[in-house]
Amino acid sequence: MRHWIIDREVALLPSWLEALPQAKLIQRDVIVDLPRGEQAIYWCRLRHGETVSSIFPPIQLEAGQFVVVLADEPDETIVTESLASGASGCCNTYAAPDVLKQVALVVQNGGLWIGQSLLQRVIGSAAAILGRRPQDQEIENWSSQLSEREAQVARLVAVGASNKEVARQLSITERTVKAHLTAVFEKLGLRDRLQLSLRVNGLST
Amino acid sequence: MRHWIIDREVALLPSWLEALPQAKLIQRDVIVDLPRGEQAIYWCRLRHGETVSSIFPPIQLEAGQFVVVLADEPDETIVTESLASGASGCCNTYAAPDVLKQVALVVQNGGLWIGQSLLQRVIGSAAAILGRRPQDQEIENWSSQLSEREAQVARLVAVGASNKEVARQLSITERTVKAHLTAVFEKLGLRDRLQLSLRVNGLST
DNA sequence: TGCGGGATGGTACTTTGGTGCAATAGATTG
DNA sequence: CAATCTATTGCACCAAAGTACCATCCCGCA
Repeated sequence: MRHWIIDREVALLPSWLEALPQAKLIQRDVIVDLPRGEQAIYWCRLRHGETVSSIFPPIQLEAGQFVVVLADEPDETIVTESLASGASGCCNTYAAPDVLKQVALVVQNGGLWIGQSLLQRVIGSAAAILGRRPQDQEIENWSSQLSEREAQVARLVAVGASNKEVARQLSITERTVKAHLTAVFEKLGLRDRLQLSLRVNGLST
Repeated sequence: MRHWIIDREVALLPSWLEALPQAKLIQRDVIVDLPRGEQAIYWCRLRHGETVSSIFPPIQLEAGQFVVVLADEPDETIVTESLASGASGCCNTYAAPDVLKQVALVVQNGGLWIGQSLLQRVIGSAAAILGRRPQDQEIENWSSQLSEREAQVARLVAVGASNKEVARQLSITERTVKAHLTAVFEKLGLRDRLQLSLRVNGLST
């Protein structure tokens, strides 16, 4: 999976380099075409005042190619615009390296990444229709009981990563991943990674 | 897990008996209280013209006790009413035994059961907001590629059931469950049961 | 009537997931 | 400072998941 960072100016943030060491920069204003022929994620930076449509015209992506919008000031409008344009996700430009790694993993597996807080607002209406308690307790709840590291592991497992993959992502041993998972299962009263996934994704109590 | 069927008349359907052989009947018009002290699912039948609120006043349920509405003529209103009243699900009175078994499994694990087609309508607006292709291709797609038996296994696995549990539910060997799963993974291009769960639950491509 | 696919399952095997016990190290806190 | 918590990892072990190969039975269809 190759990573391209597309920015109006030549300015790679340290967090990007840490998360995606092998990423290459494409410096341009408006995207007219993209490198082809291989699996890739195109990280498109959206600076203050820029709109998705202004820098990101409709482009045909090949299978295994995905676009993620890095917004300096993310909001609901940008999220919906991004998705409508065919992007696989939208997150904060200044997100931590670990978050960016998670985004990459989710996206390259065909998922959508919208970010917890943004997602809450976007699907708020659906939650209301379903008559469920608000997302604040529902979705956030699980992570509040965990340490930061445990939550990171839980998130990765929840989107389908194997222990080996989680270990590589977080630069730790597979044994450590297992240790964290055991702690997570214990704290949340779960049986295995599948139930964890359902819990994290809001599909069970 | 004990099963109580609550109906205005004394008329157990054959499909109920097949799905829940040990179920007991409670014959009454309006529910005023429920047997206490053990884990149970209360299946409340809603006949033509009856509304949820008319037979199902607000009742405090204990932990491990769940209510499922069996609607003769299910629609969106009944679904939302049921959930608002604290029920864990709503399905067709005349659903097949296998479906009822699945409902029981989902519900007793703390899940909500709403049924594919009803769920589609209820969360339709959210899908629109998210700018995704309609649920018809998105969610149904996976099952269309599978045989009926394979789809049953997939559904149970997707809500967190182990191979052993699936085997018991469908009255087959654990070995056969594995055989079906291998076929499912092959047909859908998946790696393991977690990815299957994400696929079935519409959380990945 | 033979062929293919689905459902079922037996034996055996490899891989992955998860636990128990124990150790080290840093950070925090009373 | 001692106690506690978190992160990290090793080693051993067991259980669950998944695969490979094969067999039987049934059913629809050319």
